[in-house]
Formats: sequence, structure tokens, C-alpha cells
Amino acid sequence: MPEKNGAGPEKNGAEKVRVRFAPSPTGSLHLGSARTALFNHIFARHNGGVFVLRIEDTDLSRSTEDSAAGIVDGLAWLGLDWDEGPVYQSRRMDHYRAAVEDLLGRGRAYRCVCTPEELKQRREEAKKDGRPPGYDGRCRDRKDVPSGAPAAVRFRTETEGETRFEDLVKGPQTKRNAEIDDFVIQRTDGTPIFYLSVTVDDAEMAITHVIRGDDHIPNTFKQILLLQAMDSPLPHFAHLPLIHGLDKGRLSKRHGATSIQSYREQGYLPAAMNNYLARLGWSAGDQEVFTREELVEKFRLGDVGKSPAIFNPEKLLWLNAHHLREMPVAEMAALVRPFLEATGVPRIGSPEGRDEKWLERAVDAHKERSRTLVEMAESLAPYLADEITYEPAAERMLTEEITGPLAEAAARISGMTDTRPPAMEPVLREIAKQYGMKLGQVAQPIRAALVGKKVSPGIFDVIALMGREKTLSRIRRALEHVRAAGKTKSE
RNA sequence: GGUCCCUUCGUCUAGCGGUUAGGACACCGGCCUCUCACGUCGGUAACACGGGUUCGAUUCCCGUAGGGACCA
Repeated sequence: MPEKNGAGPEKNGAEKVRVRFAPSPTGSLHLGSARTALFNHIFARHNGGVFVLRIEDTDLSRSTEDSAAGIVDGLAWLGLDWDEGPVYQSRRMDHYRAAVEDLLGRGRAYRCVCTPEELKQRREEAKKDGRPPGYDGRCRDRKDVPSGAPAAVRFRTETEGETRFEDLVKGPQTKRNAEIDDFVIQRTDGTPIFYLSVTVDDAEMAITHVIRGDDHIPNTFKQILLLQAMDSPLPHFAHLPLIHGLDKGRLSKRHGATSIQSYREQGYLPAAMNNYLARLGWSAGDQEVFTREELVEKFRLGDVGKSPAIFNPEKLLWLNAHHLREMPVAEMAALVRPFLEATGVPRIGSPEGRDEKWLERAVDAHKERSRTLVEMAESLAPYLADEITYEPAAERMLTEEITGPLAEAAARISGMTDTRPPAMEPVLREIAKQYGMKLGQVAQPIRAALVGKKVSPGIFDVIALMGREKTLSRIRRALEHVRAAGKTKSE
């Protein structure tokens, strides 16, 4: 009879927690996989356990080394460091074969020579007759299978009783053994089937908690049967609800970016990704923002919800903006540099570029209006670029009416040596007053002239960041632009 | 088709028999203000449905519906 899976880890506190993340390297690191990895990681850290990374690449036709490298890279970027591995299943084939031989030797498995065609035919017949479509057990007790003949290996499943386990997230799970057919554990070509390799590895690696997507619940029964046949202790199981897209379907490419890598490229922070992914299906009261340390401290499997969560990019964006704001400017400056360089402006620290102190000041001034590192880089680029182009909305602010104040500002600034906010503010206020305008009516065109956008930090901060020379040349260029535009219009 | 899983605002969720059903994102409005943000104050918005159990169900049980997964 199947034994009952033990209670939670509290039952035997001496147990050293060992978990694993076991991706198949058939693509980049998916958001859903990343979340599974995260939960394994923080669970291990919370319990002072060991986190193993295992690459399930036994399906050579679909696995690629690039994918494996990309996954490893993505995990490293998220800061989900592992303690053992990466272990590649493709290098452990002898273990799987040995396990199969053992099962064969003890009569827990048998060789099957049914061909795929025969199987298909019998399956269809069974379906027609309303019988279950699983394997019919034809080779189960056959004595005439030549020992040397090529054959697949099937597990001899219990026909009575039921298999059960206590899922740490979903609760008690039961399946009648009669519903589980004699599944293949080794293909005719000698390669192991997923159930077998996973089971062997989990057992040999002494995994205590299998934390994975709930699409694996049906597999779990087979794995438990296998584990029992191998006389291995059962780990605890925790199945996480899948992440869905807005249409409630399983999250996939048609819902937008699904790979961790693409969020990295879009200027998202690992801290925000981890925070968001953790809150998808897990919560700790009303808290929304977590540092990694807090996640580790507060994470409990019992607090994971049972229902699937829909991925919401807007909340991720908000969290990213939040973590960006909280970050020390020096750190943010370092992170934004590669994004800045990608815009093609002179490098920070180069003779024609600005220095690092400047970058930190600029980052500080812009951090409250940047939600991603890409946005940050885009708003910083105008300070560094030789030439700017005006966004349409900004260009509309450069009108004939403001040439007076603009020219006046240029004249006043050219006579100043100090263009820092305390010196600039009275000057612009004075000019506004002189022309009977509000400060905003003067500030907006200057903003447009300086950065080419209608949005920026406070105008005095922008001028200080821009520097006297560049401020002057940009205002003069704007003046020329208005003049040229006026000419074209009148002709 | 079979088996299994899931169901509180649009979305993420809190709730664990008695609550004006709480928070967050998004949205709307006020304040702040040189723009946009940030911040802040306020607002709209949910217990899928039907039966039970109970003095009392969002909460427990059973169905139905819907969604999902797995096997084919």
C-alpha cells in the first residue's frame, strides 16, 4: 500500500531542506519558470537549506546548449544563486539505466515490444469500445520476449489501491492506481522517460521538497509509485498554480514578453522582478513591496494561493519604478550606463562626455519620473547628445511670442557664471514678470529648447544639469528654429 | 473524451462562521506645482450560481457553470 507522505517540515526538524529547480533547456527562462525557481530559492534560504540546479536535457532533440546557458544566465541575473549544479541529466544516463535494470531485476518493470503502430491501433480500438486508452498490458506477463531484442521498458503499476500525497499547497491528492497504466520508463533506444529521470535524480540528490508548477500534479502519482518501487523516501510536494495571461490561458508569447531576458533588456530590475513574481500567488498580509531579504524571511509555502494568477505588466512596471526610486543613486547610475551608451551618446567619463558625479546628479533628478532604466536613459540622453530633435508637443511651444523671453534669457545667462538653481530662479522669475507672463509660460519653452520634450525635472535643475554653455547654445538654436519656421510659414 | 485542479473588485490579493468585506496596481477627482512625475487626500469597483449545514455563511459540505492542467 502506498504510504502517506509525511507532514510538513516541522514534523522532523532535523531534516535538512534540499530543493531543486529543474528546467528543460528548450527556450529562454520563462516568467513562470523564473517564479518556480524563485520560490525554490527563497524556500531553501528561509530554511537554511540547499538549492540544486538541474538541467533536464535528456531530450536531446529539443534541448540546446544556448538555452541552458540562457537559463543559467537569467537565474544569475535574478540573483537566484544555487548551491549545487548545474547538474546535466544528459551526463547521468548511466544512473537511469542502472535504475531501470534494478527495477527489471526485481520484477517491478518489464520489457515491452509493442510497436508504436500497434499501440496506436489498440488505443483507438479501446477508445471505440469505451475502454480507457492507456496501455493494455499486453507485454506485462509475456514470457516470449527475447532478452536481447530491442524493447522499451514499462513500469509494472499497482492495479489496486490508490496513491495519495499531501500537497503543501493544494492539500490532499488521491488517484486510484487502476487509472495509472503501465507507463514507459525507458524508450527502445535506451533513453529514459521524464518520470524516471526525475525520480532517480530527486532520490539520489536527496531532494526533500519538490516545488514546481501544478501541471506536474498528474506526474506526481507516477513518481511516487516509482519512488516506492525503488524503496526511496518520498519528498514533500508543493505544486504552484500556473501563471496565466489576461485571457486566462496559460501565459505564452501572445501575451507579450514572457522571457526574463526581455525584461532585463527593457530596463527592469531583478529586485522588481523577484518582488512581482513572488506576489503572484503568494502574499504576506497587506505588504506589497519586499526586498529579497524580506521575501526569504517571510516566505512560507502555506501562504501560496491555490488559484492561477494573471500576469499584470502594469503592476510590474509600478513595482519597478518603486524599486528604482528606492535605490541608491550610485547604484542606479552604474546600472543606467549601458542603457545610456546604447542611445549612442558620448560615454560617461570620456573626454567629450560628462563625468560620473554628473551622472549621479542627473540620475537623482530623474529617478522619480523613470519607471525603467530605458526610460531613464532616454531622458538623460538629451543632456549628452550634440543635437536634439524636438518632439511635436515640444516644438509647438516654440512660438513667435516667446522669442522675447527666450532671447532675454540667453542674454542674461551669458552674463552669468553661476547657473545653479538659487542663481537662476530669480532671473527667470524676473524675465517672466517683465513680459507679464507666469513662470510656467517661460519655463515651458525653455524646457522644450533644452531637452526637446515637454516633460523634464524642474527647469532650474535642468539648466544646472545642462550647464551654461549647452543651455545657451540650445536656447539660441531654438530661437533660430522659430525664426526659420516663421519664414517658411510666411512664404 | 477521461482524470485532476481552480473560482473575493478589471488585475494581484487579505479574510480562515458574526467585518461598513481590508490593502495594492489600474482608473477617476482634489491638493502640491514651472511641465511631467513623486507625494498626499478622496472616489468608483468583488464574495460565479444553486442547494444544504448553522441562530448566522465570503468562510464548511454537495451540485451547476466557467476557466485551467494532464493523458490521449
